[in-house]
Amino acid sequence: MQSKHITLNDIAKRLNVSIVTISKALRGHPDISPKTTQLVRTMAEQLGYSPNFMARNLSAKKSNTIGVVVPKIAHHFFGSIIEHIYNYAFGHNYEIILTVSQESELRERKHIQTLLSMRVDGIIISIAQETKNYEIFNMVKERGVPLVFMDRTPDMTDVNKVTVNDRSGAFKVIEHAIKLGYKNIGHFTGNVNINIARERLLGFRQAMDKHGILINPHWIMEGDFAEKSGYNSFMKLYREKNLPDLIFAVTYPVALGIYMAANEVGMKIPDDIDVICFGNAQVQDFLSPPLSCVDQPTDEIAIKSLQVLIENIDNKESFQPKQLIVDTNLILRGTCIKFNRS
Amino acid sequence: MQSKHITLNDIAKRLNVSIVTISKALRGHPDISPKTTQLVRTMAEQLGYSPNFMARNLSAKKSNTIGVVVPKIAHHFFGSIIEHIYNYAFGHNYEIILTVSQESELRERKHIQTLLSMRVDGIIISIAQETKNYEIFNMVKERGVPLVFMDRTPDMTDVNKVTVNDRSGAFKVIEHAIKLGYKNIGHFTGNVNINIARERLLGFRQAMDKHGILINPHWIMEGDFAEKSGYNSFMKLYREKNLPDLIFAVTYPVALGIYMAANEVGMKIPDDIDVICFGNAQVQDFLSPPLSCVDQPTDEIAIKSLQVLIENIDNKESFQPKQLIVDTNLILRGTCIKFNRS
DNA sequence: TTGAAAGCGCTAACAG
DNA sequence: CTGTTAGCGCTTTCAA
Repeated sequence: MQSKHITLNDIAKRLNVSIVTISKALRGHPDISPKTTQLVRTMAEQLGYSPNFMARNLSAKKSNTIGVVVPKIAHHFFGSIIEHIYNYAFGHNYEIILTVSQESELRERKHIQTLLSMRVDGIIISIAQETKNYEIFNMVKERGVPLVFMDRTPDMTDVNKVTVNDRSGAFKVIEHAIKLGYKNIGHFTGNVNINIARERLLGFRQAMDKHGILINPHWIMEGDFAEKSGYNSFMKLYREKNLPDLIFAVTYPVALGIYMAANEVGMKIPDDIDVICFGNAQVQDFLSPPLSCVDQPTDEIAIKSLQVLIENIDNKESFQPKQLIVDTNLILRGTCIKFNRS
Repeated sequence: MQSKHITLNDIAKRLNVSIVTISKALRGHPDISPKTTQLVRTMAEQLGYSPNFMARNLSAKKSNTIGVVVPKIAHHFFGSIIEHIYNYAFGHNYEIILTVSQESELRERKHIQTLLSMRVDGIIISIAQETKNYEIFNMVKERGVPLVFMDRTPDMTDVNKVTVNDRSGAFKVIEHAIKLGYKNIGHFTGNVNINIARERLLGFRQAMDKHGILINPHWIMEGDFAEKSGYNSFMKLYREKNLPDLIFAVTYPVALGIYMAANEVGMKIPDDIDVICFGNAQVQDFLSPPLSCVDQPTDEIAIKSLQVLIENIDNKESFQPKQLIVDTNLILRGTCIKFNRS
């Protein structure tokens, strides 16, 4: 059985009018009389007509489609952002083509190629951990396809960026901890190839410096953004009998890894070791103890990214690249709320 | 600045050959001499040619694109499934167009329309809680577009379905609990409009019946699949001072709601009240106590759905609808592992 | 081995 | 108000 899609022509024949009339009527063009329009519409409805997107876009030169590239999807942060993107786009008559790089530079590049092939009107991307080569992004720019970098951005100027104020977020946490009385603070950072890791580390340093606390370099553990990284870093320090009083984790999964490790070696959070992290997820409320964190407003990130992109799309000639920064807030739950060490 | 995409024509002009030659060369058609092919390819590369997907599909009548409709995305179960779908599709040269219904029947219908408009080669769908009207699905069938229902399926015959063995999964949990010594078992079910809720309830009943335990109808709480539902149901029973010893939650979020409520009223899990749920999420390991559950293999669900769909696409004439059922396994962690009531 | 012609389904420009 | 013509970028005959 071949797929049998109804075309304008099918409707036209039934009604004994031209294809153009149908096309116009369906799009509510003022050329067509209300009566004809009505007639056409009911017939289209009856036949179950669905416009051929490919054909339409081929002639219209606009796809009303936005491409999105994210590194991961089954993670609260991105999952939530994506959900907001879909919602906003839906309300603004854009379709979303979502692609997932799985943190691979190669896939990322392929996906961008695909999106260009699909002639999306614009692209929102959060780059993979691996990504070091920015050539492809320049290529997109040269093609004249508007691009917005979201959260994870490359070191490029003259591009649209929507980022979280990672530095000040990290600064806020650490300053809060210091005021509580913490001095021995460690930081499990991520892949420093990525701006967010660098920025959070910087915020950490600044807060420590400001309050004249020396940073113990052994407590700055490099890793990535996943559970395992937190687990491993913790275990390493534990084996060396060299744990700080408080660990600031670069992401929520890293903090989970710490929970797991601490649990395994029988250390109690927050009494034996305290933890706080960057990144919020609903489930943190249900951990024991509930995990405090720096909240990144995913809705704002999503919506701002889309707004900038659409603005850029609607206004290609005169548009100037924008760099937006959204603020974080500290959410205190059951960790990092009291300094209770001897 | 207009988007300036390179076309076959651009390459043709540079090389002083016809468009057709370019088209064939790029696709490795045997018509073209290796020399020309090579020439064309390097030029295409150099110019940064990216084939116009719309144009290609318009003539080719196949889009190599699969549409997916899910109710939610920022939830572990669907997030994980989607990730697997993307991975598998990527390896099989299909693009995925993902849409999210947000549990709304209206959106679901609109998304399906859009996917049809995009002339996707096939659709995988997990229906929304609300969805009662199946007309649209028949429409898809009539259009000759292969369709696979995944996990949340409608009551239709002669369609492709890939589901979890919800009934046996629920049965397994309850039987396990009974063997532990539990008798006072409640079930927080979901929207019974949805097959998975009905099936899990059925499994629950069957296990109870088999072991001759009377079911207390007050302990069967209807709700939906979200945190709040679990919270509310718990609170209701708590206020009535009518809690069972063990609650079997229809989903993992519902169980989270129970955790929250129990916490709030100062009841300890698993000692004062025990919980187990359907659905696994990595984070359950980190709860206190770690939440036991029935694991649904998301990878298998995703891959099987895609396999059935692709088979159906490749084989429209002779294809017979398939109903696949994947099995669950019980994962025991810190709940429902011991009966400790007086 | 190459290319000319026709057409996929639709829209935009122009004419009647 | 309605229709004719041309073309979007590509692929598929079919002829040279």
